[in-house]
Amino acid sequence: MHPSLPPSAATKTTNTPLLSLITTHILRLPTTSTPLSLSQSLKSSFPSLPTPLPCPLSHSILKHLSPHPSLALLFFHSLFHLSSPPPPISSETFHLALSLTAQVPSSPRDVPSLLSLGRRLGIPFSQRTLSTLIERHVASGKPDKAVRLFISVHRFHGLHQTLPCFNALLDALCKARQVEKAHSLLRALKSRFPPDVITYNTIADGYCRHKCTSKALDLLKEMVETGIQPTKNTYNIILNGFFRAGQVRHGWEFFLQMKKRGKKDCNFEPDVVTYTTVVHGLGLNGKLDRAHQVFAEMTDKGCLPTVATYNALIQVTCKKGNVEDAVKMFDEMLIKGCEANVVTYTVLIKGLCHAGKMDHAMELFERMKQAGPDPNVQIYNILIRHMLEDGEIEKALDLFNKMGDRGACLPNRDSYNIVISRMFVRKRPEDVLTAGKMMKEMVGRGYLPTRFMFNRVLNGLLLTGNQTFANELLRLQEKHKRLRQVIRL
DNA sequence: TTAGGGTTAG
Repeated sequence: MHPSLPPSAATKTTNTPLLSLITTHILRLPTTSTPLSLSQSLKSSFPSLPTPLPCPLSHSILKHLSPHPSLALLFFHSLFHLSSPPPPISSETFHLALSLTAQVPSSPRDVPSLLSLGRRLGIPFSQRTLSTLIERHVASGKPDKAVRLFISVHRFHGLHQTLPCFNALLDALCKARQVEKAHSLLRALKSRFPPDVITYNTIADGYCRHKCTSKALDLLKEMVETGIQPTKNTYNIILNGFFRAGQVRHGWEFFLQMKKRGKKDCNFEPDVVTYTTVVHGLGLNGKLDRAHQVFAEMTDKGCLPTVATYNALIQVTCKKGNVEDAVKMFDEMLIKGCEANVVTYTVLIKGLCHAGKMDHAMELFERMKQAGPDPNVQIYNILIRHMLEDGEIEKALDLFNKMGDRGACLPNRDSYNIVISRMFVRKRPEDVLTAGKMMKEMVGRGYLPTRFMFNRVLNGLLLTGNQTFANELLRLQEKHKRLRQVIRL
């Protein structure tokens, strides 16, 4: 049995009915499913499912499930049980699966076995494979592994490193707050990979994210001395660096200079990214009026705001001004034909919740479900958190339970933490039981609670006479090796 | 399939 589609889902163009039905089905499977059992369950629930599954459909399903890597991979591996011979797997789908595999370190189907599967599928180890692995290694806190892979990739995979790939490695390191490591790597490998403007911009941006604008400026100087001309990106990176570091005056003067010199040299001419940076930077630093002036100025000059510009303005208005004004801007952007995206809804819903206007936030949420982008897990988390803070526990639990209903929006680790930690404020035995059930579910889905949270739930269950359930959680703890490691830390 | 602006978070 599978759930029927709510009518609103059918009106969305992004969700084809089959895609929505299949992802919903997968999201509701028991956490003990295997690739084989998943394929059998799909076959029996969808007897008319085309076999082999068409490439674009399997890719869309995988992409939809990607916020839940374990489940997504379960689906990917089930493809090999669904039909014989196995379905065609595109390079794109393969690399998505590879990226997901690298996100689930405890996955028994780890990266090397996926790489050999790739070879069997005729997908060679390419620059893309290298970038995917580098990005995932760095994102999962293993920067040294990424560097080692880059250095030894020719020896082990017969692939020559290119400057774009070197730049991608540096970028991944910078985004993972390893800018110093990136900079020393650049110094060490300078002769092998002569840096270009992108290399310098990447590291400069890394320093700016760290609020080290002076180091970014030093790098800019070094770059010019080496004979590499800065681009517009370079200036926008530095400009953003000033605002991020709270150097509003420097940022403002830099912006004025860009406008002045831009009359002669178009490399300095502010573009929509420049204006968005200034609007956001001024607003966050409490200069809301000036942010609005700059916004007006850009339109006067014929520079059209994008959805990011409106998002910046809406966010700073929510944070430093009046939510009602932010709502007006939201309406204005829609009238001007600029489509709101998931970021727009996130900042505005958050702003409304923060101002205590829960009803209005829910209205916007409903509107989003009907006519906007699919709500993501962060939006659910914001709404649930505020409902719980308002003491609307039943409402919050109701929304939480609806999360898996349509499309891939299962609760993530944050969602569980938000709800479980609030199950102790009313001091009701049934709340403790709910917390226990949620913790069981979260562990089954591959999210590890902190030791503090685990013990809190365990003690709660013991104190309310749920000895059996407490024992079950302890057995679960034994079963999950990684969970055990975390809890004993 | 290399770099810049907008989100999630107390």
